[in-house]
Amino acid sequence: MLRGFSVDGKARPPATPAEALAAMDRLIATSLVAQHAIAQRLGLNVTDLTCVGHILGAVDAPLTAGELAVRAGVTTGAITGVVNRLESAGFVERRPDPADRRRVRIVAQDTASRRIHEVYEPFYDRLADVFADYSPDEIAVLGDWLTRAGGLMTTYLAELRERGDA
Amino acid sequence: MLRGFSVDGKARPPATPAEALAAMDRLIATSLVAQHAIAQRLGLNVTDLTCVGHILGAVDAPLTAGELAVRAGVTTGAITGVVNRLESAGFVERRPDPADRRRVRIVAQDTASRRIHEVYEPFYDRLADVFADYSPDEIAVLGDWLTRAGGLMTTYLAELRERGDA
DNA sequence: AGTAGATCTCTTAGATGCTAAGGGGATTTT
DNA sequence: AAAATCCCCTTAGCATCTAAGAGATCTACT
Repeated sequence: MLRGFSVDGKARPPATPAEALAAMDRLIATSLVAQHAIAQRLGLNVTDLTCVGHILGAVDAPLTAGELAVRAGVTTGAITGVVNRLESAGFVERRPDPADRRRVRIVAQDTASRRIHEVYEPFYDRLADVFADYSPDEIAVLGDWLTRAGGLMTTYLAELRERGDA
Repeated sequence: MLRGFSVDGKARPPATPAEALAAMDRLIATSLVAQHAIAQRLGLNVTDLTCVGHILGAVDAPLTAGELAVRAGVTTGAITGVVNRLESAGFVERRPDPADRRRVRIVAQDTASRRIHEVYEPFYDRLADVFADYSPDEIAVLGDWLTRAGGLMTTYLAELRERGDA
């Protein structure tokens, strides 16, 4: 049987798409609960942590309060509270938009990234060890699939929102 | 397109472990927000939806209310409310444990799986199309990695909780 | 058997953080 | 300029969580 025969010679336990999908579900479900625990450890709630993630991911073009609301899937009223909490906890800063004085840009403070990363580190470190078991080709497969799955999820989310409003 | 031999140099865009990890982060972050939208569409909140997921995943040995609380990361007091809502929405049923009358087993109703799956279907269908682009070897790699990453996440969550209590 | 302690779910009170609706200032359009 | 729109914030009200404890049941020990 040719399955398992690859250049690097590493045999992976065979899996059907359905099994891989189930594994993805478990990973996501566990992540959901873990977010809760991680947020708590940082003195935040899940919405706040989600927002910090979005803010850190938009360093080049800081998000406005409204954009953050859309990405986090909450109202702008809620974002006011989120940013207040994150600001007094020293994670972010409100910065007036020079071009439009109605807008508020939310920028991460210097220490924010490190403080967040510190909590995720034990997990990331061990995940790095796992990656060491995969060949460049295999990592390309993983990166490719994760990117595509993420794209599908984004599309799907947008559709849910469109239909939800209608 | 010829599949089945990674030696054939399939044209996956090369990716570093860090890039794959970033893709995972985006997938998880999007999933987190999507859960919110999915739950809303089902008339539930995120906690309720998380719990339905756990209940559906434990068909063989129905969870007790307490076990569900641990898995969902909430108190037993909250679970009472969750199960009340899920019960009146027709997703689950309380079933007294024959061996221990303090316990309540939460079992899914017949239609629950279908009702939940209906909402996820558009996403799953498209993900199935993506899987069709991968060889059995590659799917084995994906399944393997997703399983290991999920395992690490579970371990990490357990550690967070241990240290969180201490 | 009988009793003390542990375990399990549910109740209650209080806290948290969300939505919905609307206000006031800034910007854009007519 | 005036009108309409946009953006963030405020407020009131609601949903749902935690913490603490009650009541019922189970287990272990004498």
